[in-house]
Amino acid sequence: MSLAHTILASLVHHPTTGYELVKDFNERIACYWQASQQQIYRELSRMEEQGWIEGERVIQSDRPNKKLYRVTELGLKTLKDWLVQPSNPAAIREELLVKVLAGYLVDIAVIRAELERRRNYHQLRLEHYYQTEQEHFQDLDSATLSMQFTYRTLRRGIRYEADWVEWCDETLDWLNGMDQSNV
Amino acid sequence: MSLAHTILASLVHHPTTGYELVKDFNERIACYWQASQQQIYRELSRMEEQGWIEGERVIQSDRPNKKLYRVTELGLKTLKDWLVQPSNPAAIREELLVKVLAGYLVDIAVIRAELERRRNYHQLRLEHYYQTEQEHFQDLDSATLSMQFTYRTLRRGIRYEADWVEWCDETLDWLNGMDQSNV
DNA sequence: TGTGCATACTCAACAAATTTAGTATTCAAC
DNA sequence: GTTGAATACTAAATTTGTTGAGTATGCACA
Repeated sequence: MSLAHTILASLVHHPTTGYELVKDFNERIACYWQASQQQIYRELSRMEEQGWIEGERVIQSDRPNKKLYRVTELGLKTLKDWLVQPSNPAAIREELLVKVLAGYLVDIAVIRAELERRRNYHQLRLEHYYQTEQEHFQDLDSATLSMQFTYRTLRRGIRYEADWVEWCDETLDWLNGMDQSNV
Repeated sequence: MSLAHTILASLVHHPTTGYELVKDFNERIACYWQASQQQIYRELSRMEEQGWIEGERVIQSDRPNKKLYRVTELGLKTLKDWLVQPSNPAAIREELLVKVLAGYLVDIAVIRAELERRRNYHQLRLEHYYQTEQEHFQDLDSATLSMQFTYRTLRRGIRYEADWVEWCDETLDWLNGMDQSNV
């Protein structure tokens, strides 16, 4: 049920539409929670049914109409009750690592290519996060409490991506070393 | 379908029983793939139906009988075909980060306690991985190729846990700093 | 002799996530 | 005047994952 709580956490400090939420999930929230467009819209419907959020239809002339959601009193209470409960670490299901485990069964070039692809992916995300840091978190001392907490989640994203890049590098180095000894 | 492939990758270098696989998943594989006992047994049945693995009943006198699984030719082909296909990064769904994002809504002590709990969890896992490293990966140069690839996955686990501990520490430091400025 | 523990495995209801395929509106560019 | 892109949202089958409750054997210990 945590997707609902993640949406609450996002909506509570910035009421918005499903469409914008999807973008937020892709850009800002992706470093700790991923959800598809379909999941988000479905969850919003459920949450409205339960009275955690309220949607207000906004008529637009220049674009399709939209529905602006904001958190209700009940929703805020639900979020706070959830916040004080202990939570467990996320389950990891990383295909790349399974492929490395069984990497000895295929041509090394296959694994190398995958590692390079992954390295680039994480490098790109890392750069994106650094840019966000520069743009929105320059002056932390004068930032709101909410912003400071948000920055902590960005730090997690930065560390996570940087760590991946480093692991890819060390693994690629090892692969290259192997190649040398086979020449 | 990647649980099946993870099981294949594990079985292919060491035929074993469902029971042992569950333990392997908890100890060795957990750093990149988590699955429950029920999932593993269900998946083994499906894989046997599909002819990817074969189970042989082993009668035991001192313990309940068991079923020893090993990968078939078809299973090996399935695994290799999967290995050469590109894979995407795992989806992250980390409740703790959502709680940090909305941390400003509750008492700081709540967040601090959660961070400390998480730090301890990752510290423990890290120590467990270091122990595994000492016990099984002392002399890498003379290790089999399979072992060297396995070591690369352990390195990922080590980095991952160490990175989490560091993030928890930096976040706790920040929290403590906040407390000071409020005194 | 009965209590707990490790081994070894099964079933089923339920919840969540993925995949695939849409509808519909407006604007801008060709 | 039609194509493509961005906005804004919907529907549903299928696959995965979670939760909870079982069954059954043999050993050690008290």
